[in-house]
This record gives sequence, C-alpha cells and structure tokens, in this order.
Amino acid sequence: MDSPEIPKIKANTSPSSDSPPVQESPVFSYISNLSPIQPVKASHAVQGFPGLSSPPLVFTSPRINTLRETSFLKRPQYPQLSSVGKTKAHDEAKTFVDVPVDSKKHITQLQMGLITDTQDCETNSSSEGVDEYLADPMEMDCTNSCQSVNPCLKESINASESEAPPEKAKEDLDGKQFDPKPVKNKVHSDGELPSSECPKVGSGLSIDNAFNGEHHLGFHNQGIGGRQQDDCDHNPPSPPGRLQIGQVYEDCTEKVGGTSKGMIGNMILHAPNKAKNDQGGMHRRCLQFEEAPPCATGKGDSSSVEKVNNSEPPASTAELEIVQVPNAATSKRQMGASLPPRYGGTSPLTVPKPSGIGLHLNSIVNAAPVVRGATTIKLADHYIGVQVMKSSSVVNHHLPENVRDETENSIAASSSITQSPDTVEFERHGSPPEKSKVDSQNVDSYMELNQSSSQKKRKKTPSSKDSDGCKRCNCKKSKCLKLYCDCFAAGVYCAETCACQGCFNIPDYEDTVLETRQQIEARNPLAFAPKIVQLEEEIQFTPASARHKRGCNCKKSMCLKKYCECYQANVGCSSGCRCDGCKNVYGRKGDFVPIEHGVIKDTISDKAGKETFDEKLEMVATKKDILSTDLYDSHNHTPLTPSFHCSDHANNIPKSPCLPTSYLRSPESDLTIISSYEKSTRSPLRNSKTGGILLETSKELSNMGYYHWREDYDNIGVADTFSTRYDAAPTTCHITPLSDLYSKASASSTSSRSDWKNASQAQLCPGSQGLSSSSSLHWCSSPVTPMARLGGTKSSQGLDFDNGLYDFLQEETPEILKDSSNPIRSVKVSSPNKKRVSPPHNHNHELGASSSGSLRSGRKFILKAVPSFPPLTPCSNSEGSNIIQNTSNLHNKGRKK
DNA sequence: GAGTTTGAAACT
DNA sequence: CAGTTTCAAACTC
Repeated sequence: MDSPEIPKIKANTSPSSDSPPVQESPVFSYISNLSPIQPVKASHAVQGFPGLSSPPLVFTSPRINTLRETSFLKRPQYPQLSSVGKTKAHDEAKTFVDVPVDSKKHITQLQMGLITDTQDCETNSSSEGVDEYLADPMEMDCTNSCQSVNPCLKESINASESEAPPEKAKEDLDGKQFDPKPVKNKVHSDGELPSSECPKVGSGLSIDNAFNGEHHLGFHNQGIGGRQQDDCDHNPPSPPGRLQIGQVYEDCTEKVGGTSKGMIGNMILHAPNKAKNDQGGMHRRCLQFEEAPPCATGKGDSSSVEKVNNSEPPASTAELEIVQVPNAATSKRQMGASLPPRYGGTSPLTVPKPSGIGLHLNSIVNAAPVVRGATTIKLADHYIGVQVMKSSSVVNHHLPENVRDETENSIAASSSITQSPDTVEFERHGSPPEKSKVDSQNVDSYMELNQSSSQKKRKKTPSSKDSDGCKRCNCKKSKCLKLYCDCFAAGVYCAETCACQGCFNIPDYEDTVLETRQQIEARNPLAFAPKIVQLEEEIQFTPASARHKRGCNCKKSMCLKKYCECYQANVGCSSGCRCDGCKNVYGRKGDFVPIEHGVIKDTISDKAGKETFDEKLEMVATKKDILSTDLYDSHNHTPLTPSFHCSDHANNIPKSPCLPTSYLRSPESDLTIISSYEKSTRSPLRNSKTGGILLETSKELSNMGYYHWREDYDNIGVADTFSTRYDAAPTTCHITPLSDLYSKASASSTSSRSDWKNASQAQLCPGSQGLSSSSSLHWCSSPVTPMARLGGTKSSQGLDFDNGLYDFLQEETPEILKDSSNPIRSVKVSSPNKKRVSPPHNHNHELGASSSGSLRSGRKFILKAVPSFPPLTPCSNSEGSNIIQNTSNLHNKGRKK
C-alpha cells in the first residue's frame, strides 16, 4: 500500500502539476522538439521523471511505460473530459511516442488534473481509492470510447499511478511474458487507439526508453504494477487473481480489441499489484511478478475482490466471467453452478460430468481389482465420487462404486441426476482457462492466500471417503498437486467434499495441475498409471487376479492394514512387493505367481525391479484383451458397471457412451482403449495445449475404427445400444459434465466427426452442446479411449458378470497396466496377442508429441495407461486450455476431413 | 478430535 | 540407486 514508490510518484505528480515551469525546462523543450504534438506535456513529463525515474529505473520494458503513459492520459480524461478524453488521449499517446514516457505521464497528469486523482489513489493505495478510479474511469471510458479495453487500461493505469507500481504487479507482468507483448497491448488499450495508434505508442515507448533509459521504464512499470494492483484488488479471490492476471495480461497485450478480457486482466493484475504496492520496489516487481500475485491475493483479498467487482460492471461479460472464476477458485467447486462463458450455451450439466468423468484409470483400475472379491472399489469410487460429489450428480456415481448391483440402478438414477445442469464443477472448467497461466510458484502463493482466505474452510471431516463413498483428500501441504493427494493421483479434481487446504487441484488451476502432472510424469511416466492391475483368471495361482503394479513396501503392517496399498486395493501381494512378513489376506507375496500365457512382451520394464511383474501383468492383460475382444462382439452393449463408470468416470465415462458401439464392433478395442487411455491420461492436458496431438489422436482413432463405433453408436440409440448396464454409462455421461466433455472431446478428437460427436453428445450428454468445442478437444483423446476400453472389456464380460463392471475394469486394467506399466511395452506388446500395441503407440506418440518431447513416445504409452488426468483435463480443457483445445479441435477437424 | 503410526511419495 | 525427509492416510486413544 504505502510503497516507497507512492511518495515518489506523488512528488513527481505534484511537480508535474506545476507543469508551467516544467515546460520551460530544457527537458521540456527537448521533448517538444521530439514530438511537435505535445511539447507542453513532454516538458512536464521530463521534469517529473527525475523523481519518478529513480524508482522506476528497474523496469526497462518500454511497453510498460507506454501503458502507464496511456493510463495517465486516460485518467485525466475520465475525470475531467469524458467525451473529449479520447481525442486528447490519442494525441497524448502520439506525443508519448515521440516523447519519453515519463514526460508523457507528467503531461497527462498535469493536463488532466490526474495528479489529484493519483494522489488520492496513492493515499488510498488500498483497494478503495484504486477501485474508485477504476470504476469511474471504466465507466467513463466505456461511455466515451466504448472500447472496453481502453477502460480497463485506463483504470489500471490510474491505479498504477496513484498507487505506484507494485513490484509484484511488475513481476506478474514480466513473469507472464508481459514484457514484450503485454506492454504493447496495454499501450494500445491505453491509447484507446485500436491498432493504428498502438504501434505508434509502442514505438514511442521504445524511444522513450532510449531517452530516459531505465527511469521511464521503471516508472512505467510502476504504473503497470499499480494497475495490476488495482485490478488485483478488484479481483475477489486472490488465487484466481493471479491466474487471471497472467491471462488478462496476455489478452490485453495480444488483443487491444479484447476489451472484456483486457478489463478482466487489468482487474486481475490489480489484485497482485496490491501486494506489490506494499513492496513498492520497482525493480523486483518483475522478478516478483510471479510471486506477487499470490501475495496480492492474500493481502488484498477482500478489498481487491470488492473493488474488482466495482470496476467490473462496466466491463463486458468477460469480466463477469473473471469474477466468477476467482470465486470458483476460492471456493474450489462451490461455484459449480456458474458456467464459464466459454462454454456458453453448454449447460452446466456438461461441466459436472467432466468432473465425474474425471475418474482416473487408476481409480478404475483400483476399482477393478477390488471389484470381484470385494464389492467396493474404494479408490476409483472415491475419486469418482469426489468429482461427482462436487457436481450434484455425484451421488449416483458413488453408488455404483460401492455396489455393483446398485450400479445399474444408481446409474439410471444418476443419469437423471447427473443431467441436472446445476453441477458445481462446471464452473471450474470455465474459470481455469484464465488461470491456466499461473505458474507453479504463483500457485503456491496463491494457495497460501486461498488457504488464508477461506476457500477450504469446507474442510469437512478428515475421513477420506464421502458418504457416497467418494474419496476426498485432506491435503494440507501438498496443495493437492502431488501424488500424496488421492484426488490428484487419481487424476480427478478435488471436490467440495475435500478438506484439503490450499488446493490447486481444481479446474481453476487446470494449467497448474497439468504442469504438475507433466512434471510428475516426467519423473515417473507411470506415476498416474493405475496401481492395480488385474490379472484375470489367467493367473490362476494368485488368489486374486488383480495385483498392485508396483507392489507394497510394508514392514509393520504385514499387509493387513490399509497402510498397505495392496490390501487397501483388496489385492494380494505379488513378487513385486517388498513387504516384510506379508500376511495379505488377498494373497501373499510368495503365493502370487503370474503365469505367462502365450503373450510375451518384449517388456521394456518401466522400472528396474518391477518390470517382471508388470510384464507378467501385461501378458495377462493381453490375454484378457483377446478374450474380451471376442466377447465384445457378443456384448455390444457392454453393461458398464456403475463402479466402472465411477472409476472411469473422469476418463472413461464420457467415452463409454460414445464408444460402446464401437467397442462392440472393433476387436481392436484394446488398442483403442490404450490409445484412449493415453489420451485420457495425457491427452487432455496435451490436447489442450497442443492441437497437433488431438489431430494425431483423431487419426489414430479413425484408424482404430472409431468411425465404425460412431456409426454404430449413432445408429443405436444410447439407451438401445446400452444394455441396462450400458445405460448407466450414458447416464454417467449425462450426469457428469466431464463425461459430456469427454464424450465430445473423444468424438471430436477421435474422429473429429461432427456426427459422432453430435450423436454421442446429443444422446449421451444433452448439456454438452456448448461445450463440445473446447472441452471436446481436450477430452477427445482421453474420453474416447476409456470408452473403448470399457466398452470392449466390459462388453465381453459386462452383462454376464454381476461383477461385470469389475470384470471390465479388470480387463481394462490389464491393458492399462500394459500401457502404464510399460509405455514402451505397449508398442512392443502389440505383437503377439493383439494389434492394439501399434495403435496405442500411435496415440501415444501423438499425445506425447504434443505434451512432452521425445520422451513421450516411450512414456506416452505409459501415460495412456495413466487414467488419472483425463478427468482433470476436461475441466482444465474447458477452462485454461479452451482456446488451445478449440484450436486443436479445429485442426483435428480439418485434418480429419 | 488429537495424536500416533504407517508407508508412499518426494527429495537429496 | 539408496537414504532421508515429507506428506497424508490410517489408525489409536
């Protein structure tokens, strides 16, 4: 608030107010010479600079300066000249180009009488003063110029002037790539000049820099920071603020015309700026920029938010969105009702599903093993439940988890429930996009702020499970961005039911989540792969077909408590386990001897010790797949067990609706499944970021025979195609917005065929309409695969077994395991049993290429196996990556065609 | 509900 | 790769 800069600024401003003498000064003359337009102003600016310059020197970016200048100009205009302001501002902007930025600022202040305003702002560096500025200017601008962007800029500028540029704000700007583009954009916006003027401004800025050197820059930076701070203040929740800030910044910089976004961005920026204001240091702002946002959020949470709201009114719908987003972020999932504007027409319903869909393969896998013997699939169910819980429809999903028998019924009910558009998660999806830019660091700070703010008060009971059976985490330090978090590990966003603190595993922070996931995957491609692999009947030795992929390392629990992951998953310990004194009731370590059937994988063990085990699992899986494929035909309607849906929810569910038919037909389901798996795990993220992946995936899918599936799907009504169990799948899709997204995404990504999407969406996901574009892209990869897997595996066994879901899961798991266990393997594996190996690879490559570099190819498979993120991706996709997704979708479509 | 135990995950 | 630390769930009181 009371940053040292402020006093400086005031001093500067006051002198500037004394423009007459300034003009006389040699500097003024010089400036006047430079720019014929604004001799007087220039002189003022020059004088004022000395004082201003000293602090601002830190920042060198001319653009920033321009922005401030523009902002200064605008400010005066607003208060004094509502109508005239624009013309003057333009002139001033031009002069700025010629004249150093500082001079411009002073001039503007002097002329406009902004100085007084700025002083007020400075005094009020806190939220109110700035808010008023912003709000008023905004309104004025809107009325006058009608350019939404300008108002935002103006406001931000005003705030910056008054408050001085908070260091954090600068940092934010810098950190977010502000320096180059953002500044330009701001300049444009400030100048209120569409495009033509902006260039001038930019040039002017650069010139200014040359003249004034760092001083101007620093000052400008301060101004920017001030703006940002103001914006930040306006922004309700700090965490969102950061994210938004980054996004907004980009928007402003990129698009002058994007008034709404720009406004929002300004708002966001302001919030971080508040924190920066406190710091006051100009130089560090840039560095701190990233950090600043969090601080800002934390410091000026309430004030900033309120202010933001005030300023927002003038802003377009975009602003509203922004506001909502922050709220969503703060509340995590509370905002569920509000849908991101991006989705537009799409009903919130779609969003909720995604969350539910978010169920990771891991969860599924886990569920699968559990399924047979034990009725409960804890992991999968929990995860699913969590996301679902967020949405209204959660309950239904959960039910399936707990009881297979219930699953069908629950599914039917859930379908109706899920359809409810009220699902909370939807909001998440919408908001995240803006936040996507937030850095991990920002996230941390943001987290802190959030925690402090109150987002996580919801901390419910520590119990990991919800009443529905859904899991919820209670993370306190991991921010739900590490595998410690069950939700994150399952690839599901944390739900409202979660008691986590500083949670970043929410759609709002989709980008952060994705980044974190990628990082974790980079370290361990199988990190998100299902931990439990089912070994079907083929492995007769083991009491339970399923085994923990990595094995446990129990030393004291003797694998008789839930400390043991194997026990927790209701699976026996295997040779891969390093447990001591294993007494696992589901199967002791020594008892398990997986039999290698015909299928032999080249097995490039993911990891040294466990390769053998994994390979064995894979072998089993491959065999299963074969069997399942045979069954597919017969079980076209593969009844997706509720549990399965739940588990797969995030990833698979969406797919299920679309895929069922295809699965039925295509024996290649395994391959498809794998690909889907990969997609689900990574693709969502990757897809969101890179459209190329999607295209690839789509191609692959087409190769896989997804088209056929689509046709089948289309032909067969969802209800018709799906048996009672199958119905559950569609219902799930409807229920969870994620599912819709997935389905859409899958449809788009896989085939990019509108038909398939339309049919699937329309039938399966009524609310998905709007979402299809953004969400679908991301989802496409992931959702499709799950479906295929589910459909294929499930179809084979689904109806036959009461535990059909489990069976399906189990079947899937093997495939997953194959993929997950040995991403590379998957490719290799394809050889004996099934062709699928190759297809998955393709998918993987595609996905991998997009997300990660060379490693992905090998890892991709693994990622495919990793189901966890798909659910997230949908959310994330919808939000942060929407644009990317859209683009990718477009690309995919074009390519597909 | 608080504290302890446990083992996975993360880090070095 | 092994050892240590961190973390959150599971468990106990």
